[in-house]
Amino acid sequence: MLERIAASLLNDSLARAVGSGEIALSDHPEIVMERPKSEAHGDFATGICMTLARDARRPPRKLAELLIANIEDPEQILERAEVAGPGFINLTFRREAWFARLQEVRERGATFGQTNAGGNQRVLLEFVSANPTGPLHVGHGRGAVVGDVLGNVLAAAGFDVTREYYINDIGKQMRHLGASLYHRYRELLGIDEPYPPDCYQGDYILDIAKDFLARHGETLRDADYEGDEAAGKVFRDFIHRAIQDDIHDDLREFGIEFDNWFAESSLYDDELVYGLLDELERKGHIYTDEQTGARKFRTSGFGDDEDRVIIRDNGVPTYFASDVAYHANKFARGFDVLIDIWGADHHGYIPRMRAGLGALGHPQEAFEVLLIQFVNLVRDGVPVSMSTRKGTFVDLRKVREEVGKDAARLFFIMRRPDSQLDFDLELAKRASMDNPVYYVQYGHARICSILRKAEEAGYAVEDYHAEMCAALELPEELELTRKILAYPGLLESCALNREPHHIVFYLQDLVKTFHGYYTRHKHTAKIVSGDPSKRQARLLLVDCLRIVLRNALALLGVSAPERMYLNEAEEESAP
RNA sequence: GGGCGUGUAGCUCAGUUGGAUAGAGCGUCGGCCUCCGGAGCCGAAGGCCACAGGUUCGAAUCCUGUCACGCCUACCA
Repeated sequence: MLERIAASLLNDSLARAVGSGEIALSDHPEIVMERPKSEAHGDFATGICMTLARDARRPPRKLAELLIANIEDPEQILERAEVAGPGFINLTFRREAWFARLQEVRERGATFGQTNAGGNQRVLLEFVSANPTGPLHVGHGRGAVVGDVLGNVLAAAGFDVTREYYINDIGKQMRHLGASLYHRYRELLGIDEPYPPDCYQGDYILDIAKDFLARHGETLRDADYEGDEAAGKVFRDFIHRAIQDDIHDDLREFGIEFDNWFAESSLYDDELVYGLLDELERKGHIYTDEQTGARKFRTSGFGDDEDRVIIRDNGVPTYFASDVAYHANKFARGFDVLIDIWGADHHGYIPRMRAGLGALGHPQEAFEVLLIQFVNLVRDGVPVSMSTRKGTFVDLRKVREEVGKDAARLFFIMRRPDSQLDFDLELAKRASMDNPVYYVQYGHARICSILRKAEEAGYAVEDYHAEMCAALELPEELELTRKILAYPGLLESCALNREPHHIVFYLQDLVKTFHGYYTRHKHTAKIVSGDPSKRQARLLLVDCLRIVLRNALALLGVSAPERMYLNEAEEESAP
């Protein structure tokens, strides 16, 4: 907010200087302010004068002086406006301008941080979408958390978000899955025959087979899985349902819910795939590959490296056909932006998907893909094998149960999605500085503890009033206030850039500033001070801090405990 | 071979879209508890931003090339 005021002060000034002929420009740029790294450079700064120097035929510092001279600030909201270095303009607001905004934080409470930067654009966020052939592994977990948090961040920034999970429930893998259950079932019935190598190997198949046996007894003992379509369907439906339910529960326990579970099979039920193929035929985008007899989609005309097979030589549409039909359907449902979260190993599919959508006349830039790099599980610095002998991955559920939901979520979201993540299980469990979960949560608990203490003494948090500004005389108090008020802008940038990981860094920095403030002054400047105006001002400040911490943690899906104790003895002695 | 990604402190990683003296945590070393929660705080050391060119007022950031590592390169699902 103050950032916008700073920008408009200078934009107005520039317009005035151009209007009066003091500055001549061929192009009239919009001045955007940035937050300087160093406090010595004021609250907001711009290097616009260096950029304008050539066009205006004036030295940057001279331009800066002219701009500053033309600033109109009748309310005297500015403390300082100065030229620095090669021609930067540094603006510093009066302390009142900052502290008075704490009232806004207090009033907005849980909605503080929300903006309408997204303009209610409708976003379809598709994530996880793991094949329903087994339990989720840690790689899925990372994608799940990134997607979930990004969804929260987008929603907070004014996007209209729908979360969707795409289920690949047709094709050869479903046949293999049913066959896997069939063979494990027969094993349980004592039939001695080899387990086919192309069936799924994991132990979970056996567990499902036991449930199947309990449900159906021996009635399907001699069913012909390959030959009897109806019997085969019983096996396929059963195992598919079991695995899908498990994934659903796993995600829900991880705090992740979807608005929609979209089945690939529904694309066929609703004739969407054949509708797509007809449309592509009509538009002349499909031709027959003379060498193989397959039908190809001319994606190379829309940025893809080569054309892609869309109907196999046996007449069955490829997976790519489903995918294009599915994404075209997303647009048909009225979404403005499609964001997919994929494993990085699928990056090669981006050009063909984008080409496919482009061929249908959809804006290609409206389709975005976030790539999630692999997770390396580590235990005390030693790599944990991601795949066991049988080729299965480490289950997400096991990791979640070992380190806890909060730590797991924070670890998955704390790195840039497209860089590999080392996930140290021992580190995630440890209650130490390595583990930002504890650090941040502890900050929140500490603040709540202070507020409780104040409340017990009969002191409530009060609205902002002018005397508070004079009372907040410590440099950390202004620093904390500035950081609190930076939160909406941070969210906006996280949303627009699709980079939710910044929230974790923000939280760590904010909490660190608070811990420093608290520890340095605990003997000399208590928050619950004997001086009424200082006490009121500081209580308002830490209450705003509490609000921001709680709001940000909520976006991450990490709990914000009001009390944390080292051990049970301490807990019992606590009030 | 081609494509995508990564390369920043001993380790794990940020770096606000091209800004001022490149940051954080861990680890190492040295300090701080007459407690509103020490699960905390303060300080120090630690850098040729992989390498070489280029673009410009200005580059970790953009362009080109080289090197190293990872992934992809199906009528599979």
